[in-house]
Amino acid sequence: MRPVGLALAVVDRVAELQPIGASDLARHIALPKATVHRLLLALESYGWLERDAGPRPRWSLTVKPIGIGGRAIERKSGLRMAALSVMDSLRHETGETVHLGLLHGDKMLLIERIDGIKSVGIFLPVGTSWDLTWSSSGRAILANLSADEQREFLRTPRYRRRSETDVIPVGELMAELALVRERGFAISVGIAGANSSSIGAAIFDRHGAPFAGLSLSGAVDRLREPELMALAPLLVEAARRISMGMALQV
Amino acid sequence: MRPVGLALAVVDRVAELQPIGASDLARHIALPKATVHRLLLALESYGWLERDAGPRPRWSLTVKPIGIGGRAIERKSGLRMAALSVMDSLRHETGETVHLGLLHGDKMLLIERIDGIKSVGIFLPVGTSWDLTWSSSGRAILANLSADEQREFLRTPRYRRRSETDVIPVGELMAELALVRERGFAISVGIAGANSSSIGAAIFDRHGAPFAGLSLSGAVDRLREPELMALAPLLVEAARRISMGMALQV
DNA sequence: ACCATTGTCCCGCATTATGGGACAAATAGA
DNA sequence: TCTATTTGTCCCATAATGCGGGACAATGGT
Repeated sequence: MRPVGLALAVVDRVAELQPIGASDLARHIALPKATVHRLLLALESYGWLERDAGPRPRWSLTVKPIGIGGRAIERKSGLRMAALSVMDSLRHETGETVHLGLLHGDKMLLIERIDGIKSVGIFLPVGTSWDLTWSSSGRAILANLSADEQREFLRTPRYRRRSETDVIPVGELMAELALVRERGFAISVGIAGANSSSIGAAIFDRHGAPFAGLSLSGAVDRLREPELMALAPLLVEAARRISMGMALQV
Repeated sequence: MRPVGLALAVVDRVAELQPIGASDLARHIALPKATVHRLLLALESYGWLERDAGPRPRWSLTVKPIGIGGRAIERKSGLRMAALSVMDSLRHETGETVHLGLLHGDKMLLIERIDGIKSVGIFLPVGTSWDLTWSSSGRAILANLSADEQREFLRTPRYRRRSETDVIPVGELMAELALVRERGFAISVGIAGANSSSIGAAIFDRHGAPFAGLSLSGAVDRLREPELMALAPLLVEAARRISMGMALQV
């Protein structure tokens, strides 16, 4: 099934680099130009890719993967359904924006967002993903992994970055994670340069493994540590209710 | 590139029917069991599909397409970026939920949602798609297509359904579309049995062709025709601003 | 005006997908 | 409980198809 693998690799890279030309793309995935070209034409004929008109076409994704991704979320494990009403209550109780993310390999994937009453100014698009340590809910998941899994993650410096260049020492991160685990939530004040703060908690499957995260986010000048701490009980309770709802399903 | 086409067909159908067994799936896409089985294994190895453990595995999508779809939206035509701030203003002015949809073939695809201050209770997931006539923004697009394109759509009864069974007579729909075009917006009170009402307007590319739609939605007991009419100027102005923003790009 | 780069296509070779069929295991039915 | 049906998995000979080097013209940067 080699062509399938190559085609999917092309889709993946085009998603990342679009709009991109054929030769450039061929260089990125280290394949002969002719092969990439053939794959692009095939993917176009199946409605997954499109190119702008012109002598040097640039390729982009069509909306097809969006629809497919949407359906994937919908039927996936029932998490979204189980979480929605809880998320809505939470946003009404707190006025802040609620995010629901899914653990996906070594990333956190944003599945659903319910906007707060109070404005934040930034709206993360569903489908965004980022490193686990970057978000409060990601660190809440990290803190609740088994010791082995945790060590596995922390081994690579990639997963210990606070920003592009700033790597967190293992000891410091371990200490924070221990605290997070004990409290049941993680906080971020003014994360990653953006002017938003957040507090996150993990959601567990029926075997007790963390697989998703729930977070509350708001403008950093409104939410400093004391305010975040005050929100914690509501958030933790909401995450617990979602975990319970998931456990009841099939 | 036959295997690629088959693999994508499998992904598409699995998204629709998940969780589904191999034999069942083979019947749906009219392919030999052996072929489908091989494709499933391949797609699993590339991380696009997964199966639950057990003697009769059921296949589902992984979150991979979600991430890809998300990136597709992000870089796609800049629509989302151009629309966000306008959508945010709109929700603060009106308190209602704002939806941004993209015309995709004969469907409307939900790209972004900003939740209103007032509760609706239902949250359409990004990635949902539906027939053009079902949503107010879809009908706003329909109304602004060229006469030829419009005739093309209305020829098939599929696109004239108010519900599963209720088909709108061509004359009636044409009359409504003419009115929508003149006013610049379409309204739906209590659409499709759900308890929400909405008002929608079209967004145009720089050639003047409608390619996306903006809508305001709220609970039907709060938004009847008079209230919707009162919201119209704000919505139409917002859609116009997004169209202008798009025209300035590139 | 030059020249490196790009998009596109061709074609002989060899790799690879194909799908009927066989089998065991699991479910549905009685 | 026993039987009939369906399901998941695998094998294999045959035919089909993807492969990628290379050639060419069009393009655009300098």
